[in-house]
Amino acid sequence: MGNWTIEEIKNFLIKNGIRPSFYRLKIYQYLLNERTHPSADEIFLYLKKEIPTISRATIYNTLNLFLNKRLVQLINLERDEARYDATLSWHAHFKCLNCNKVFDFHIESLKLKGVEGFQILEKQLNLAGYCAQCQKK
Amino acid sequence: MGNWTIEEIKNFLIKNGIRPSFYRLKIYQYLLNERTHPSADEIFLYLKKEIPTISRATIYNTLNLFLNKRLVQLINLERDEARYDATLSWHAHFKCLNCNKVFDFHIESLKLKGVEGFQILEKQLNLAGYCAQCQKK
DNA sequence: CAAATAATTATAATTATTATAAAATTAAAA
DNA sequence: TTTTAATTTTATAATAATTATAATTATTTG
Ligand SMILES: [Mn+2]
Ligand SMILES: [Mn+2]
Ligand SMILES: [Zn+2]
Ligand SMILES: [Zn+2]
Repeated sequence: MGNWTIEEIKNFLIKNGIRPSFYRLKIYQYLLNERTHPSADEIFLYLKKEIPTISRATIYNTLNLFLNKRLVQLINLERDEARYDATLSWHAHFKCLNCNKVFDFHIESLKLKGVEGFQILEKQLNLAGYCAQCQKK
Repeated sequence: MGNWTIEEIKNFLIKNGIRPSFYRLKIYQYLLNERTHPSADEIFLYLKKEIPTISRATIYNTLNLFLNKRLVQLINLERDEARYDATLSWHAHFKCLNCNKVFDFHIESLKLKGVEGFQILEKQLNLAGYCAQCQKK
């Protein structure tokens, strides 16, 4: 249920200095429309259904390109695989240890001590536990 | 310059249901005394100097044992390797992208929205950027 | 169109971590 | 103490995410 048309995504990529190849459009569209914070492999398996010839290397190449151009952010929720988020705003991620879904939380405020002199370029707040649904069991 | 004696560490492990083998003592002592948030490999290479017969598997086994018994916390700062911290309190970690050192920050306050109904069991706040030293270049 | 450039693929390489089974050590029983 | 059982450690292989490489395909440019 994306609100972006393919044409809009195309222009957006061009505006960010990325040539809008078919695969890049597809991958960015998936990140925009399915807001599930997918891993590289989830994207690969999803696109494979439509485009059986697609290669994992393309997914990794494209995600790294998007990261460098700051179109997506990397989420370090799990040790075994990276997740990606097309929402760039500063928000927290919660992973349910039962259903494995990833939820977004809005951060109202955060106060740190001792950061004077440090140049903070990246921030990530990662949480884990059990979501409301999974607790009813 | 640890303030814990080997005897104290021994008793601490026993109190936590861990048999205080030589290697376990050494590994926990390293985590306590060198507060550098080491990776498994850093611990391995350090102990190897003293005990050349030590195996990487022992390091991983022991760290996982410590994690299960909640003696250390895992820090997910980097995608390529896990770091470990014998300080269990809730605090943030900052990694300098230049010198690669990891710094602790005290968290004065944090307010999240929309967490009602969620059971939060784990929290991690990870930062990256340039430390004060490295900025003077 | 032809040449140059860029994107994609298939495949191999890398590397942190886990699994497995044998050997060594320690604890418990006799 | 000797024997036996349980635990720990080691060496090695397996796993799996990611990156590197080189060949192929597609696109752009003159
Ligand atoms: Mn998100
Ligand atoms: Mn710390
Ligand atoms: Zn859940
Ligand atoms: Zn630094």
